[in-house]
Amino acid sequence: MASDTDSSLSRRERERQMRREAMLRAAEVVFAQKGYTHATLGEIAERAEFGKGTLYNYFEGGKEEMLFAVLDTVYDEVHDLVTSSFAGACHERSLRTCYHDMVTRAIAFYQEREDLFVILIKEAYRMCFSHDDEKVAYFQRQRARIVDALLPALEQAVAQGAIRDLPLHSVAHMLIENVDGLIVHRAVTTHQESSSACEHGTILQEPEQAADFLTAMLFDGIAIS
Amino acid sequence: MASDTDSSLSRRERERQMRREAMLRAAEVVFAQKGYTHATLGEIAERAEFGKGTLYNYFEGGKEEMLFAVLDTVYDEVHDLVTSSFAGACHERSLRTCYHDMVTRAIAFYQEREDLFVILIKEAYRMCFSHDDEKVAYFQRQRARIVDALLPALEQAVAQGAIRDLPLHSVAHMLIENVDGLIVHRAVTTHQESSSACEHGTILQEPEQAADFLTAMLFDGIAIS
DNA sequence: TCATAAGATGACTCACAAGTCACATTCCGA
DNA sequence: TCGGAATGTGACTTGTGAGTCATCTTATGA
Repeated sequence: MASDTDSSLSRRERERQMRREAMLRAAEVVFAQKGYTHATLGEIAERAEFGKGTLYNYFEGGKEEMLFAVLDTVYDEVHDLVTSSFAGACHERSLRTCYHDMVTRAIAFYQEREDLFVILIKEAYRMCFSHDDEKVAYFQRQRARIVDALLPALEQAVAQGAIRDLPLHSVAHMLIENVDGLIVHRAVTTHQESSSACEHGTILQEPEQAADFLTAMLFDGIAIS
Repeated sequence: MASDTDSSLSRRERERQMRREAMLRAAEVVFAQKGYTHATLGEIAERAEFGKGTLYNYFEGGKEEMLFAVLDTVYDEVHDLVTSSFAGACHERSLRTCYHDMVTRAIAFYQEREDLFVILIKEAYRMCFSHDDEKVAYFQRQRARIVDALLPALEQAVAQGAIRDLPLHSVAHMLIENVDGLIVHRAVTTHQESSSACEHGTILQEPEQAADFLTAMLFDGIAIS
């Protein structure tokens, strides 16, 4: 994991690092609660128990710089999750098993760190369609990093004759995207329990079953062959 | 289509309707350009060639009421698209053909009405994770309407032994969601042409090929059976 | 102990945009 | 032609929050 206090630093620097991280933790919570646009530096400052001005000593770019710092950590965690799910394996473990594993862990990750994930999803979609090329590029880059982490495993599976010879980048993209989709779907349908048509979707509420379903759909398709 | 001028109205009322629609068209453009949060009523008013105050004579709820009015029309159009793709058919046309058709048309729709779609995607994700239950419910309802439009066709396909007996609500959800996903993916990768790793994804840039790919993935899966 | 640097602070400024309302304009029926 | 109803308008009010900076506090080491 990228951050965590580095012991090769002077006490001064370590303390500064700690304070920076405390601010980011506060920002995480506030961004998740209010959404980026309605989050205020004042509230982040208050939650972090610093003055508003102090935040600017740590994040010159203000709110926006804090957002990207938070997003960096989420993407790092997601990347780690994907990489480790497919790591080393694929000799002993099939691609299918690895994917199933990744989905299960992604759901667990979401449950643990809902706050972070919510920021990611909301802001990613907002920025992807913004007209600020730098931001669009940021998300393309992060997205590509994650999709690319899947490629070696896919290539190997093709070589082993385990999966069809499809355009792998597109396949990788779809595998990832459906995890997002599943999580969003679960989040939306869970959020309000009492709502009307609830019987349905329940299949996807148990993490294990959700992972089964997604894996089956993507590996076997819905058609009877 | 829901709106369009109704001829059973007095001229007065028809004119009012026209003005209302002109305002909504202006709002569409501004929302798409700036995003809901950064769009200002002033700019919408200017574009619609009305005074700011006048908008409040037509939309008491101000900006937010305008947003939902715009979203209603997008969802109506999407719903029509889904319904008509699967309509009547499924005796002569297989589910697979219908779905392929829907994907192709969805891509075309996006190309024609990018503005509308962008608003939908950005705001849907933002609001789904807001803590305003009414808004969450709105999106659940609209989403459900679209997913439900697929169900009869799926049920019939199961009855005919064309597709596996999977939880149909979840299948319907996935079929729809992947169209969204494809469109977002195409949008993001198109947006910036010159970008670095572009060779890849190109398969999905031709609408026909993108529809082929998505249909093949979801119906046949990636595994070799 | 004190001088200096490093860090923290929140009242203030400034820009911006939502929503209001008193007044202007246009329409229409008598 | 006239008067009142309907409609339009944008200057103004009000609220908000980002970012600044003069000032205060604390740490350091000479």
